[in-house]
Amino acid sequence: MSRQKEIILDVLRKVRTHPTADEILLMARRRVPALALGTVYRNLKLLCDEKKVRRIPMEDAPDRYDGFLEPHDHLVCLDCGKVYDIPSLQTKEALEAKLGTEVRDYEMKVYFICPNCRREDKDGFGSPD
Amino acid sequence: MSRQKEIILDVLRKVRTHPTADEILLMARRRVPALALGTVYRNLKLLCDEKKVRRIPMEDAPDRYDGFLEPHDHLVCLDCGKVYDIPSLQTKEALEAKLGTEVRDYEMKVYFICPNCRREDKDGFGSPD
DNA sequence: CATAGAAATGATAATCATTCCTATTTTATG
DNA sequence: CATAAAATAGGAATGATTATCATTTCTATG
Repeated sequence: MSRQKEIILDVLRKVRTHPTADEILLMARRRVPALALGTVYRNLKLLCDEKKVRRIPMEDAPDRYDGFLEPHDHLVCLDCGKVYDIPSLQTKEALEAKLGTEVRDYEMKVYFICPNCRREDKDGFGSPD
Repeated sequence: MSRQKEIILDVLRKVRTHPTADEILLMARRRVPALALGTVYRNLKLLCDEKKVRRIPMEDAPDRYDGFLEPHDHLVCLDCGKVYDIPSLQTKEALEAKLGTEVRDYEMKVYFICPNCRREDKDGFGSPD
């Protein structure tokens, strides 16, 4: 494993959020200042293939990455885009039983307005960026 | 509703697949030859806002659109990309109960290898494009 | 019917996340 | 140390989707 790949994985494991490739770049550059965005993307893809990292594809925003591997789903705020972990609502086995086919993978995303954004909506002010 | 918007909706309602914007363009052009791709995208967005059409965001391919509105989830072949309808595995109400929050929307996608592609994999040949 | 204002269109340019390319650097190995 | 293989940095390319804008099409009204 190259130095940059190790650092990218380490960054993802230490953080409790679900950062984008750009955010990972910024964090990792504290340790490898010359790190390139392409390298981040390449290694994230490798790490996903090795099942050491999970990609969270976003519908209208850059994808997020997740270093937490226990099965879980995601709750996404439609307002601020923040991603929360929630316990898995299905198992692969249950899906296979219900569908009668082998299942390779599945993806569940629930959308809501997070408490912060709900509060802001009430008084009519958003947060300043 | 403009002529092109009506035709786009009609195309989506008549078809049993889950076409991309490009495919919708081709089908709709049989009736409006000068139709522009931008117009297709603009109207698809409007139709989604009006809840007359559902967008199926795809992870590594152009998004699909669905004119079938009964709640259902999607089963996607990792090989050929074909999208199948499956009965909903959750209800919004069940999710809200489980999560203890208001839920705006949710998205469930299950990945598998469809029977066709499984067969092709066996003999080691894919279909000729 | 004429027509003014509004809304939608077609064509094309712009955006932006992600991937690709390549010359260079790093790493592993005998 | 020499060398081949692998990975990198940096920048260009890709491709789906949006934005822009001049022109066309509706629509309502007198």
